[in-house]
Amino acid sequence: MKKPTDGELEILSILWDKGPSSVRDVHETLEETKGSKYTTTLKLLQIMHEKGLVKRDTAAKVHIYEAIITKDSTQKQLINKIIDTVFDGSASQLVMQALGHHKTNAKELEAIKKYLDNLDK
Amino acid sequence: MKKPTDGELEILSILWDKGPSSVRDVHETLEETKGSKYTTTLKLLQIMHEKGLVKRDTAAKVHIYEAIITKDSTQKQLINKIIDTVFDGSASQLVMQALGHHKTNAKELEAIKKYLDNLDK
DNA sequence: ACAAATATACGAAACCTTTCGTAATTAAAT
DNA sequence: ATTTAATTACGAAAGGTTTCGTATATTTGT
Repeated sequence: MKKPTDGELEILSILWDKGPSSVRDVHETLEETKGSKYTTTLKLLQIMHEKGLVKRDTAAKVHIYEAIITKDSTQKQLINKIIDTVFDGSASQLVMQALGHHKTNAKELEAIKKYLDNLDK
Repeated sequence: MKKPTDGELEILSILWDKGPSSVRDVHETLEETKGSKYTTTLKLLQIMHEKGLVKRDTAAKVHIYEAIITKDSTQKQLINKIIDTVFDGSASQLVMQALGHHKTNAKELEAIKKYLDNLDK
């Protein structure tokens, strides 16, 4: 499966967050951050539909779009890609880079440690 | 700074690994994995030079290219991007996803734990 | 019933990335 | 010197993404 484009990712992100949404719903979120026009959002969603990234319900006049590919699988896909290309295939290198840079609070660190301990067993 | 394209990333990866290299050097590595033609690699390097991603030494007939942007900063850039778009801004979510999926061996896990412990202090 | 507002469909332009063929240049070999 | 080989320069095509204007259809309000 090919990696979604940046534009598609932005829309998927909104759909994962808000669940099934109309074009207008998606657009209003997108407008704030990007200032793009309504028909641009519409077109993007239509193309994503053609590609099988989203499904849509056309029963009513206002079509409702919903993500088909999951957030989880997309996360994995993107992570694997960058691990392969810029982290020499090493997940731990990526982990350390992520923790070193992004400020991670104590609570989050604890969660990660707990997670690591459970992985051992 | 705009994110390097996939093709550019492949080349940067080679340059980071091998250091300053001729077009032929880069191409021979690329050829194995992609089967692309020599002039394609050349053109890509020329474009990357225009963009300021690499510098080149044209003193000799054979030009030598070298990465300008660092592996570290590129790693950070890519990680931040996907943390923002598909991990709700949470680095720890990314970490867990990375560890859960990619098979990480015991040695790597130990390294991560040690790293985490040092972060605390 | 009509006008206004809202929605989708669609085509095309603008832009970017990638690919590669051809020409021009330079170096090496004979 | 001349030919052969290797290199760079360059243009253009192919393919993909993103943008948006216009046309068409549908709904809502009066």
